[in-house]
Amino acid sequence: MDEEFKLNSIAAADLPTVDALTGHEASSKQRRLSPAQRREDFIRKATSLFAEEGFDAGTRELARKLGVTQPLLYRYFPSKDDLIREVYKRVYLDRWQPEWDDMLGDRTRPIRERLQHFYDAYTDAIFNRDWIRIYLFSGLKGAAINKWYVSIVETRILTRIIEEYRHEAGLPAHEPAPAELELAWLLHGGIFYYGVRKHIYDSPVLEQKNRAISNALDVFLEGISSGFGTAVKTRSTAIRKAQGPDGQE
Amino acid sequence: MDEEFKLNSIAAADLPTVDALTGHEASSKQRRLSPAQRREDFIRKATSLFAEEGFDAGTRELARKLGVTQPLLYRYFPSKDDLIREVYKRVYLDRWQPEWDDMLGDRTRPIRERLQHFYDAYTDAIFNRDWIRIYLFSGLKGAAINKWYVSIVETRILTRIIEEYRHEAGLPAHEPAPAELELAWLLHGGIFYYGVRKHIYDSPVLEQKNRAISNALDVFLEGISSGFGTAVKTRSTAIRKAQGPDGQE
DNA sequence: CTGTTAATTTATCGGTCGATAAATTTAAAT
DNA sequence: ATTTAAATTTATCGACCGATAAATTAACAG
Repeated sequence: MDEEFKLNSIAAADLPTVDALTGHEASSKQRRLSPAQRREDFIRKATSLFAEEGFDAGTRELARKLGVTQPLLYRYFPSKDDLIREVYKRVYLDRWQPEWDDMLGDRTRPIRERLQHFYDAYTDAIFNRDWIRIYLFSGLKGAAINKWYVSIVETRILTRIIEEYRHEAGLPAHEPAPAELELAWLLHGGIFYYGVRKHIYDSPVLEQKNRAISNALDVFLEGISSGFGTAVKTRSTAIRKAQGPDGQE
Repeated sequence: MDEEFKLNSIAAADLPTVDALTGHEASSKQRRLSPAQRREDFIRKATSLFAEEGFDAGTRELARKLGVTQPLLYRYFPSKDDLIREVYKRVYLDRWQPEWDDMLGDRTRPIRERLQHFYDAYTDAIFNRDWIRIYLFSGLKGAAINKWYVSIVETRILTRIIEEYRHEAGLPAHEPAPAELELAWLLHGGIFYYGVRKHIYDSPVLEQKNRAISNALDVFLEGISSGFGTAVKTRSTAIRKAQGPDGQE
């Protein structure tokens, strides 16, 4: 529970290459692999297997996909749960690109351009079957790393978007109000749902992802421009002063 | 695969009451129930169990929650899959309220009011742990009814929203363009994700759901008003004429 | 070529799964 | 009170699960 997570910094760089650690060419007919390479294969195949069938998928099926026997898994991972944790790290931590942070904060470019650039890159990284399915499966399992990631999205992406928007619009800087965060979630969730529809529901989506993002940004930026400093802000502050009588649930 | 689904019309009304079909008061210490009541209990408990643990949850645990033994399940359902199908129907079909169709199309009221009314009611119905989790679990399983439901959302809600918006804005009526549908999905998905964050990720959300919806509608309606007939439409038709060179994936 | 180390396999354990058959018990009808 | 029908339980099957121990075999060092 009190685990700590750390976003990819150089993690992806020090992954062992087939050649690097085995010392010989990666002939496809090797019967035995270096421990590092075998471990890597386990994690990779486990990611795609768990993505397809959920974390209840069997260790025997995983071994079969690797062309090895099931007990071999336990030479590399103490338990199936440990393997799952490694898959989590690979999916959640290693795919985060450090440059994303800079992209949103680069004030030499207009915010519209920054947002488009960021969401193009971000969705390039996470809009694939494996990532989205692992993300949802782990979310449904209540995995700690999932909740952690949601908080990262909020602080590293959504809060940043609000800050940058407020700066560009000439509004005073301050901690994002809950209602502002909620609007940023509306954009982010709406974009994310594009990936869910495409990769989970196998539903037809607007073919060009960048067009969908572009239109989403147009609507969002235009929409908040006529209400961010007035309707939303005054509402949210009014809400904080007196919990509205129309609350529910 | 070629199953047919039908949204709730009177389905919920003819559910047997304890008193109605057993013929005696629902004393809590009954050892045997009428078949209809026992079957109902199985479906209800299965819904909450599968919602929590996924469809891999055991039939023995389900029976234990009902205070009966596991083989009894098979007197009421030929297989576990049949039970799951009943749960699907209960979640997907019975919770749909026929009046939702009217709400969106009631042109005596302004569209802003209709949308708020609809999404307040719609999210009242589906924003609960059981519904959202069953929805996501079945989606990840690739259940046919999930894909069917997505298409229903598109035709009964999103297409309607676009039609009504175009009418209110004095725009000519026509089949929604893919880019228009995508924008409607942005709104819908963004609102839906509020429920996911609250009920799946257990993440803090803006307390007042209706405020979140209201702000979302403000941004959406304001945002599309300055681009629906121009940017989006010309873009989408331009796209159809010549597949843009900047497409990807 | 021989010996040593470790990657991999074989064999197996206890537990749980969905499902079936047969015995039992409850409740209503006569 | 006795009979009858059906709701429920007991017992069990074969398959699969995660995990462990011991035997095997491939790869490398000398």
